[in-house]
Amino acid sequence: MSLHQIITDNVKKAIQELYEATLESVELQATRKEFEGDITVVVFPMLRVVKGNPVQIGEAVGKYLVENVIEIEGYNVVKGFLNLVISDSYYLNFFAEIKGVKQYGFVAPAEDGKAVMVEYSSPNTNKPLHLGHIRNNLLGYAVAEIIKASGKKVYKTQIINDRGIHICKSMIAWQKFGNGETPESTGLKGDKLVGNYYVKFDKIYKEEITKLIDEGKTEEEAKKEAPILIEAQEMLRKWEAGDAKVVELWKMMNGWVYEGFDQTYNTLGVDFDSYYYESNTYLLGKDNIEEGLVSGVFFKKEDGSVWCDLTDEGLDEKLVLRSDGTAVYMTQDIGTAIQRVKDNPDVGGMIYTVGNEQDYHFKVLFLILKKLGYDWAENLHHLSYGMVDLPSGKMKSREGTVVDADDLIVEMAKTAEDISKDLGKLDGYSDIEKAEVYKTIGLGALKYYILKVDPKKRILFNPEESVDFQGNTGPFIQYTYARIQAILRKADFDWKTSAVTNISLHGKEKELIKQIELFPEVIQNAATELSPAIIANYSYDLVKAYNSFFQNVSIFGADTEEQKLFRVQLSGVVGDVIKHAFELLGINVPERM
RNA sequence: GGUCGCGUAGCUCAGCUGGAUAGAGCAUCUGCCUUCUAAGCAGACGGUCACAGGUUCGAAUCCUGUCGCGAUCACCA
Repeated sequence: MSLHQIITDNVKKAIQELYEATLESVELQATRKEFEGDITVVVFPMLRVVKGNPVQIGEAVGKYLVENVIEIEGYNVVKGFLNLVISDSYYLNFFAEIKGVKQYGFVAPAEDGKAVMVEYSSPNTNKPLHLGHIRNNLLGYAVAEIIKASGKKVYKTQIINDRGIHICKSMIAWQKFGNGETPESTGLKGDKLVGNYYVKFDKIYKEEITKLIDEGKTEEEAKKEAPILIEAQEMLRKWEAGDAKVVELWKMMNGWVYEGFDQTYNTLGVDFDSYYYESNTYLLGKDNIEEGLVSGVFFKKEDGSVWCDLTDEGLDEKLVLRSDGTAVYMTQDIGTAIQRVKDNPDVGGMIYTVGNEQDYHFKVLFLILKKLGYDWAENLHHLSYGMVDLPSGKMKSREGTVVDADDLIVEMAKTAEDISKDLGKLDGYSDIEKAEVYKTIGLGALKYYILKVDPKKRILFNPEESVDFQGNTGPFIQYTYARIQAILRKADFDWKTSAVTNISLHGKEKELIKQIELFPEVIQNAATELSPAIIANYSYDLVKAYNSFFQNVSIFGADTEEQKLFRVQLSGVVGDVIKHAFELLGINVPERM
């Protein structure tokens, strides 16, 4: 039984016995540093059922707890706050229990439990991944890992936008101006090569518009009549008709892009269990619309278009099928969701990692799926996140103001290298080993910088400031882990199995154990909130507590051998927790840095 | 205009289902490297929690309104 549970139960018992009143719940919080004690019971809420002075009630309950609960050693009352002092033996016992646990705080997934499908990344195949995708990927991956750790089976998936006019744009530009260039012939990553032709298209398109306007067309006419756009549209028609040549070109160029994406995913450290391609799913959903019409969820207008009436929910009517019978975005998403559950019947819920500009779309999608009566529709979540802005403003791929994902990762590793060299760390390591550590640190900095912020808030990404390695940053936490590994290397015994029987605890040690105790709860919390930021900020707090311990308490020069052993063990457990917390964020920890 | 989100120190961010004097980092200033990694530690300075009401023993947190910023309201995806 957890300490919180013990205290809660006994406070209820105390109130029952002392005042013959029944408490619904007991409010507990960590005792603030300036007061003596470990856990604080807030007396104020009890006044609803017990009449009297909060200080006197606190005194009475405190006295009862010390007499009846062995874990509680002492108490004091300040205003309406009952501060409890917890015995060292409680912490020692707790510590002894967890120090050998392999993945402390993680819950193994139940065999018969329902799975959660997490979708993230969802790129277009006409351009490389950029900073916005990085936030998406990091969030999606981390949330998937956190949910896994909280005891659910998870499928990671992505839907790839591999068709449509924007794809044809880069295709037509390559066909006209590419001279047969390939990733091999240019040495470029496939996604970069294709992206260049997307930019090329836009350049030509703009030139043609200007020319047409000079010839007397209006801007609107010019935008519609530009020859290269006409050609792209023609190509899309051919693609939809299954034209062999176009399809072949499409397959080849998309193949290049996938190779490029795989590389980026690999360096970023994210993975997927399944892939959905829009070229396969874009016709899905029409049958479901038909069924919805029959069951009365949708209705048909005179022109033949199909709608869903959401005015009861405070929204408006939403189109789900065009008058010509073709699908819209919503149609596809309805069909894809249903298809996914068919493919994986154990899926009991889904999480969509998509930017907050689509909040409305997902609100509607989820409502419609609920109306269609699917039980899993009750567990749909839009993991909505804010945009990533640059100091120069919004990122625009066509204007070249994007921060490329690959470039950014390289840049971060380079910065890690410069700083490490200045500090003279890693002397005596081989160049390959050093490069590995620089990459780990650079990526750690980037990932932590993005994940520590509440997903729904927008991030202002300042490339210079982001490369900070002090304070609340990934490298700071990695550094603490690396230092702990040095301690464990120096201690020449098996810290996990050695037993400590009875010592008295230093204040800093107690602080640390209390921090460690929170970890399982933090994971559960992060899973329900879908917020890796909770794990990130917890890691930081833990490391702060450890560093304070580290500089104020001598580890190898402890007074007794038992104390020395205990302090090494404590360091080891802190290291484990840091490692596990960072695993959930997709951040690696170096053995040395 | 309707809807949704955000607004906390000069800057970047925490703040759990309401609780004690609102917390960190960066920046500025003071100390601490002859013992385990100073990418660190200890401290100082810095706040009208956008504004105004309300709910109550108690509000940064919940409710209402106002202002500011952003997103969204296509037979686009």
